[in-house]
Amino acid sequence: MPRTTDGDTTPVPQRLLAAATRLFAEQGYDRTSVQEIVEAAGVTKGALYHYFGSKDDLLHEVYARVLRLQQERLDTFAGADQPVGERLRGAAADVVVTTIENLDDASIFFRSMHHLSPDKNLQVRAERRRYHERFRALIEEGQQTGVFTKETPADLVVDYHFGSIHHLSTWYRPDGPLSKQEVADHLADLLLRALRP
Amino acid sequence: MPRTTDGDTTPVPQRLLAAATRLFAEQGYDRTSVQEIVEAAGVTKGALYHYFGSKDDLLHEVYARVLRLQQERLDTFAGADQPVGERLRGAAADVVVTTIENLDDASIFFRSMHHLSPDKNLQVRAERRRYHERFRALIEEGQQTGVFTKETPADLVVDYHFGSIHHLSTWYRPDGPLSKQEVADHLADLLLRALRP
DNA sequence: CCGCACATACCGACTGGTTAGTCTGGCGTC
DNA sequence: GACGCCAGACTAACCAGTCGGTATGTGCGG
Repeated sequence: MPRTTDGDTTPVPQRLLAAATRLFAEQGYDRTSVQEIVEAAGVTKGALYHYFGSKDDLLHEVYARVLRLQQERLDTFAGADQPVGERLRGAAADVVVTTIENLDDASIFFRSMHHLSPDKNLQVRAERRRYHERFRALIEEGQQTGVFTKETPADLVVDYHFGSIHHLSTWYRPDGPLSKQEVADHLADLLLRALRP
Repeated sequence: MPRTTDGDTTPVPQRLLAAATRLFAEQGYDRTSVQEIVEAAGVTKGALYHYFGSKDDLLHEVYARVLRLQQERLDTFAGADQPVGERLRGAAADVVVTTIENLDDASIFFRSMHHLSPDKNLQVRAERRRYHERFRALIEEGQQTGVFTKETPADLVVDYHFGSIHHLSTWYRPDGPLSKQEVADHLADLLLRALRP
């Protein structure tokens, strides 16, 4: 077994990732020094550069985790055996809930994209596009079957909805009047109402 | 007359602000050095620190300009002599157009807030809140007169709409298939349809 | 209408501090 | 004794902001 520092027995790479996620969300990528991260994780630079190639790598890992999670959940909802309206509502509400449950990840995602190295940025964008297209397909299906209005291009509707989701981290307060489920239902309602023919 | 550098006769402070805006939007606040800014503006550090107190000051100026402009335009639309539905549609579409016309400002706005010093951050937030409240008042007016549905809290509707606007800079491409006016009309439509009773 | 004092606008070398990433070495386990 | 795991001092680069200095313009007393 690798040496355990202090009482914390969770593996060092995960501790580093967790510390980095929190600090990046609180202060931003550039304002967070590698020194701060390793101190928060209770290790030293040697450990960090043993597991990760660079500070940039750490950021990329955060993105990869979020993307994997969201893609999986969307697949579940999109593939369900329900009318398209219900599938879209389910997916739209679920992405709100999981975003709120990982607000740190979300705020990093939308504030720090441009800090990724060009190739990693491209990779993330491609992954992201796949996600959007999946979501868009749901809307187009509804439009073609006449359940949703065709007045607005599906592309635009997707960007409209995800814009607001990306900004949840700016205004959602866990101690506010609305629970995450309530917010999710409201936002899904807004989307569905906007799509009514 | 103050010394003019090269052929550019626009005042130095404005040149600095323009250069800073572009660079902040392209690379982010932290990734942009003061040296880069002054080089892009064709002056030196002495000039920058003659007109601005700090790098932070420069960022604050960008915010102040945007806020002033948006507040003025909203006031115009909100105070028009029209039914509330038309006033809201006008305001909602206009903010999209002006945001697209100043995409650099917009991307700085939503990405670099946390780089402002705490007191300036507070100031900007307060100003921003006033703007949101103004917008919310329009929606509430429509809800009370029965033109809009009351199903979703007005607060949430405002955040929903502005979330998508803040993210225009991530997906809107001037060379894309839709003109800024078309995008604005579509987004205003989405909002109005979502508010239909 | 001259000349002196003062102000405004800017230059650019310099400083003190911070940072990402490297490297050597040592500890523990198989 | 080899190898994975990690410590921590070190380095080279960079950066915001400072400061003494210079050039141009402006007001005023004589």
